Amino acid sequence: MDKSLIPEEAVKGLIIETLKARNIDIEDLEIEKLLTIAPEGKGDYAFPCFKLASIVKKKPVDIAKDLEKEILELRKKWPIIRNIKAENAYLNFFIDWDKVFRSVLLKEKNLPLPNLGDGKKILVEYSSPNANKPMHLGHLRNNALGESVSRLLESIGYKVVRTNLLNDRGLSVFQALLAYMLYGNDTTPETTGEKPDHFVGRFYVLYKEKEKEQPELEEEARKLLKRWENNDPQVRKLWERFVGWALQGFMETYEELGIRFDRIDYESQIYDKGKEIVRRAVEKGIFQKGEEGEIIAPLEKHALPNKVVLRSDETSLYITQDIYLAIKRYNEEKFYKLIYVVASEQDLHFKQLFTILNLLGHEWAQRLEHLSYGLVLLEGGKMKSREGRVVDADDIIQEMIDLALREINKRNPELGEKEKLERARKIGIGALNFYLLKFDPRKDFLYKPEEGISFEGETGPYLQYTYARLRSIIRKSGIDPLRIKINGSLGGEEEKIVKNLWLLRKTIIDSALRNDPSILAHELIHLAQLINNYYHSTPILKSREKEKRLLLIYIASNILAMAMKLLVMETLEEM
RNA sequence: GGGCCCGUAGCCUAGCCUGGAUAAGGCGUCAGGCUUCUAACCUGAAGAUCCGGGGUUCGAAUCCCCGCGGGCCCGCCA
Repeated sequence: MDKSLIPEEAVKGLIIETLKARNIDIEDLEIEKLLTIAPEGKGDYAFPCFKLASIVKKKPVDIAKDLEKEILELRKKWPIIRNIKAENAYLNFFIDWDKVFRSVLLKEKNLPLPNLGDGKKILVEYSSPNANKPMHLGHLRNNALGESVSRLLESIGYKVVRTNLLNDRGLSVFQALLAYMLYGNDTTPETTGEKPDHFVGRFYVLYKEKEKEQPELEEEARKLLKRWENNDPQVRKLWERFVGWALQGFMETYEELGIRFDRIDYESQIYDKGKEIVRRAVEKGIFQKGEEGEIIAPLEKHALPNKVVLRSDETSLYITQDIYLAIKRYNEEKFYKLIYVVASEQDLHFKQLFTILNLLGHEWAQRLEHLSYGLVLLEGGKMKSREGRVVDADDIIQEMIDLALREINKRNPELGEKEKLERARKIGIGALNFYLLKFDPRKDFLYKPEEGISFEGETGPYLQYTYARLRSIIRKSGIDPLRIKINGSLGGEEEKIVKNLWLLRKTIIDSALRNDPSILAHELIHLAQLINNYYHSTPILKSREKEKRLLLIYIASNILAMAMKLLVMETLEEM
């Protein structure tokens, strides 16, 4: 795309040229950093002159005033810059948004995003449930984050491999399996009609209950695990079926949420594999043997606590497996980046893992990232599945859909059942995912079940409603927006919308590069507020400027839909 | 004992990375708006010791230090 048509590029170019004419030496990158959004009413972009003060040795206010004349002269080369005004220590730039609308948005019928990724491959590991029980609320936050970050990265040109690490081999899996063997009576999810992961989870809960009266069951479960490790065909066969149910159940939930994985790594296939790597590292002197024969990665030089990477009985630890898996993934995928979406309680673990991989000499270890997110808390503290203090993921999803259905029945009781359900699903899940994404990922959040998740205010349905209203107006016009030929220019409010549509571009880039969908979530609310205000105060169908306005809201609706998709939300034509 | 994260109106949050022009939204409260493109909406009002104290700076919600409060973690759990 022609760079002179991109507002930020034009402003930057103009500043550079002006400064060059004055022999002021400042790096291009520095200018880009300094450039900010001007406050309401003062312009569009603002360039603060404080930094220049130390170079030119004048007061910032005077510099701004000084540069104003010159910059106005040079402006002609950048026709999308309408005006420049010096105010206080700022140079405020006014953009011709009408021109941006015509020459950029109108061509694409959407917001053009830059191809920053250039097809580079990024693995995003997320969700990663345990196969002994259904997912809970924490997984829903994880799923939403992982999927949204994946979509954001794709939107700016990266190739994303959505990766799930299934823990299908921990002791708890065998505890559930043991309960099934003892009390299952050959039932299956099909015979009981349960969702398969819930069927599995029920036996895990049953095990925990029985264990209280029969502590010897724990030893039984360990024996079962041992038999599995020794490839006992009977156990293996049963286990495969059992874990398959769990996975099948997860897949149903993923489908409901609109997510799918490109790659699944199974712990059962790798849990034992890291030992050779550890042994070689000991030979090279990277790792050391401890007093009991355990292997330690010395990390104190890197300001981290040392980490045991192999037990004294030579069995693997979680970190052993993670070291192996990272290397395996790199060898297979040659990824540019690997992003682990894992809760903040594992911050230290990942710091240690990344440092260890660095010590092992893998240059790509520097491009490993941990998207650490805060815990989902319930009143009274952390969720603990062992204590039954969890909110089941499928329950929440269903609850959201039911709430949406109730609203639909209030508003549109005449709709067919199928249509109602379809809308309820989109709205319920949209509300849920938006809620999970709108907070800074780092922050813990307290979930209050009795308050539920709202459909009003800063919510997913608010965005969906805005979209539906726009689509409804377009539908009622009977005009195909693609056939409209624009004449006349946009008004002030309309230019403001174009401006904010355009600013979404940088927001999406920031969200993607910072692994933080909440940035986009907030900006999208702001945009929807402007749009709602616009169609409330401005008649469209009854206006002489109908066609121009239709075109604007058509493009706005496309951009809204695109952005909502990045937040794992679907759109509705009617609400 | 040590490390990491968080602390902004009654409540939930944005802004902090990269210091700069009146601290921005939502919920709730109060006052308005459906014979006019869908009221899951819109307009207006009230509501803030930016946890406390120092420091750096022309300038601090933002950077640094010391406290206080909350969460998470710390060599053979995952």
